[in-house]
Amino acid sequence: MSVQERKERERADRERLIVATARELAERQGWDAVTTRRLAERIEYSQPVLYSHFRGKREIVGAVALQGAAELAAELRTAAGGADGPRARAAALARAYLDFAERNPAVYDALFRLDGGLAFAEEETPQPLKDAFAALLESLGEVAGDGVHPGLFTEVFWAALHGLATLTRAGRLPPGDVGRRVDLLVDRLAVP
Amino acid sequence: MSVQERKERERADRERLIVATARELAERQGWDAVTTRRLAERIEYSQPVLYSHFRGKREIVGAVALQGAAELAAELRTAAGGADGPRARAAALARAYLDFAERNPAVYDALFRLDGGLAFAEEETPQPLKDAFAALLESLGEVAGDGVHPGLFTEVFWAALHGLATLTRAGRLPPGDVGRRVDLLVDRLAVP
DNA sequence: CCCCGATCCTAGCACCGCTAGACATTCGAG
DNA sequence: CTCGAATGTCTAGCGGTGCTAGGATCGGGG
Repeated sequence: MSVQERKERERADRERLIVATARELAERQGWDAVTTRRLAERIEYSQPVLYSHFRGKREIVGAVALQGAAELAAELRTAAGGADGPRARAAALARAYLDFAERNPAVYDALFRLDGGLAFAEEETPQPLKDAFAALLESLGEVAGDGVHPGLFTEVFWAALHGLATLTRAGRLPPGDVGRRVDLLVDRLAVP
Repeated sequence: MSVQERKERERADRERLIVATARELAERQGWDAVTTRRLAERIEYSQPVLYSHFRGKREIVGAVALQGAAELAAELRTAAGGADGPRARAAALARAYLDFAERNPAVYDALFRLDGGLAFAEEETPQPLKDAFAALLESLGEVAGDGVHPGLFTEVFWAALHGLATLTRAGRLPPGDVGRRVDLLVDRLAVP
């Protein structure tokens, strides 16, 4: 059954190509530029091929989001691992998070702004998403403070980071001063 | 010149009708359902009439956003005015903000998630937007703490509220617990 | 070797934001 | 009162979107 295996392998390759192409196009020109026609042209197949891999455009967004979640989790853990002490870890985590959002705006949008058809904060939430949240929780739980539920604290801290990331990039907050904002945030939210 | 006055009045009325209809439609069925065709049909005019009032759809979103900004500012001031003490004011403000976002999701999106073609955090920022931020600043400046720039503090606090509002509504945070999250946020961020 | 099923593409649907140009209506000058 | 101009509105259409039905083509198994 080597023939069938080869076909499956080629199919998997093509699926990866679709996701990578969508991601690159989104990162270069924004998600609005990611149309099924353009995407099909880039991978050198016709449109219907996309629909043999994904139900529709939203699922492609979701695939990019999952890929991004894994990377985000890894970067967060790396940043946290290189810092000494709970507060320093929280600060490093915050900076790494905002850095990721700035360097990968399209992936960040796929994760947290667009609808990729993924379940969040539920039983069926895909593993990479759970893991990214877990990466936050690992470091932030240490600075939640006594009597404060670590999960709740992480949610609030995360929301603050998300707000900073989105408002800054949407031009709602003046650029610059990012460092001072995150310093203030960590200084106040994290328990000494 | 009474005739001309009447025409101008009717024109202004129609413009208000467009904005109100767009807002209602967006609030009922989401901004995706607000198409120029549907909007034109609802106001019982043809599509090109919309373009004699607004440059395009984005400007209609912007008009809804400005309307919403004025309402948000008013609600924030009302909430803050009914609380005693700086911390209580900050807490009331936070609750009012999240309440507004929950009760007017489409307006909130027009303000802070969609592109309405409005300038933010700049010289040319429309007055209602500046005023809404000022309403935040009035109450939050009191709890910024010594040596902390009130504007910077307000930006961070606002970002946290925005994060909570958007992540909750997008299903990224489990519903419920909103009260506990905002309690934690105010408790930590606001200086005693 | 030939047939048949899997695979892929062409062509098209209904909808989108937006606009050119025809049409009607109203206004103001003579 | 008449008639041309200006104003206002609509019909029709352009190029784009996500998505899909149905026919052509290709390659492996009998």
